[in-house]
Amino acid sequence: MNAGTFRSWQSIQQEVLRRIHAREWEPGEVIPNEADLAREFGCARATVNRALQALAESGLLERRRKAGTRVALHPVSKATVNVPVIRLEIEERGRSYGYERITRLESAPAPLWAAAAMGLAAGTPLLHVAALHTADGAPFVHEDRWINTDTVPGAAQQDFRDVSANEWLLTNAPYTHGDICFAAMAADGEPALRLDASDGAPLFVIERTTWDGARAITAVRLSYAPGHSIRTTI
Amino acid sequence: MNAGTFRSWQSIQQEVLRRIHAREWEPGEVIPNEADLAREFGCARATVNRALQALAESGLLERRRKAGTRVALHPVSKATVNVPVIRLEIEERGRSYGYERITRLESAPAPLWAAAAMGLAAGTPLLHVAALHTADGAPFVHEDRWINTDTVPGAAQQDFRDVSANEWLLTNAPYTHGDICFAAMAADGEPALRLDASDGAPLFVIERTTWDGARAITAVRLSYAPGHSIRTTI
DNA sequence: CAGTGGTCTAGACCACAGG
DNA sequence: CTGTGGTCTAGACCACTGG
Repeated sequence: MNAGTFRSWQSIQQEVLRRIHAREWEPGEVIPNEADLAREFGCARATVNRALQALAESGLLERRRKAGTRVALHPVSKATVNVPVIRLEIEERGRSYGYERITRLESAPAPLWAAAAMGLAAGTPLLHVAALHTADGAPFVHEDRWINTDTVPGAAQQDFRDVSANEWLLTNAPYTHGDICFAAMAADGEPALRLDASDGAPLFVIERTTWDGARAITAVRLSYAPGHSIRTTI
Repeated sequence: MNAGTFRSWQSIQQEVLRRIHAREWEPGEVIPNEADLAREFGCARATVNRALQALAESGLLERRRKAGTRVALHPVSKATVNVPVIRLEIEERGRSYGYERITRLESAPAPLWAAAAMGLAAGTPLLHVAALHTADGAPFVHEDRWINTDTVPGAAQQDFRDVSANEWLLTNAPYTHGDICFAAMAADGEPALRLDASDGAPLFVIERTTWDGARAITAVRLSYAPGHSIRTTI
């Protein structure tokens, strides 16, 4: 009866969503297999497959060979947080971007958090760059960065005075994978000073480490100005 | 020459990654079109398409009809944060889960943040539930939840004494979409008390609103115990 | 063992947007 | 207008895993 009504994988996805939401297919229940759905919808199995794979990726369906496809009992919402270059993050909000390098040390002993994140011994000498990114002149985020020049020799030639390490590394040191950590920390020391935050004020902090295979490229702690939040949809 | 070497879309994805990483295809550069790559790799175009679409979704490639596929100049790292049911979040860490309902009010005026998130007037009467989730007996996260019983009538019958609103709603009030916000806030009032956090301590906070179409289901503020962080990979 | 999803193929048509 | 990606199809084989 539905034959011909659902032609694109998106429309099939919509219909599946409708059935889940209308409780025609209940949480935990096995839904018909791909071949049956394809027949019902009057389309090829590959089209159904595309729709169901997308829903499985979003966590709403769970699929296993032979066991079939079931509606997830506890749909894990997967929030995708975009972490762009800071300059673009600011410009996309229609604010004017500013950058100021604070310090650059050719070789400084890595602090515990950076060393641990990069899998190095604490105190390993690394290239260190501290900088402040501003939006409409106001402090936006403080960048505390540690770079492994063994992995990225080119970084030693950069002074990061005009182009931030954030931006330079992203286009010049492609990474294979990375770790990222979101946390809340009390404002303290130089970041607090630069961000005009009173000592102990809660700051939103992102720590990120990127790798080229098994070799760490860089570790960075981004301390955002008070009140900053990250929004997305699920 | 490569014909026959790359047969699965994953292996093609790997090869494309290798070329990007090895700078054979530089940032901003247009790469060969799908038909050419399919010929080079000795596979069907659909297989190449699958590999390139996956890479585009991850932000490493940018694709436009007619314009072709290019290596992203500023690869936006997309971190996917899984937000599971709190009970599972704790149990997956191998810790024992505990739950305690603190208060339940049939009808309380919505605070500003909740009302704004749900698109209602401040002070709109809503069902309010406050609860504490514990891990190995220690406070883990404080749940401050506001439920729109117009949208979810069934919630009015629940006392949320044994099953948390978090869990009950996820399986009983499927949502079409939601907003989520990560922030850092100073510990204050009841959450601070329940979490054994000193006043003003930085807390990691997640605010989430879920919708059934245009109707708000619930808004929740999750205040995590001091030191909590969210980790993922990119 | 057999049913289910995962994937590949060869070919086709279409939608979009660059030139 | 034309090249490029986006998608659909019908059929096939395979990989995994539940029973």
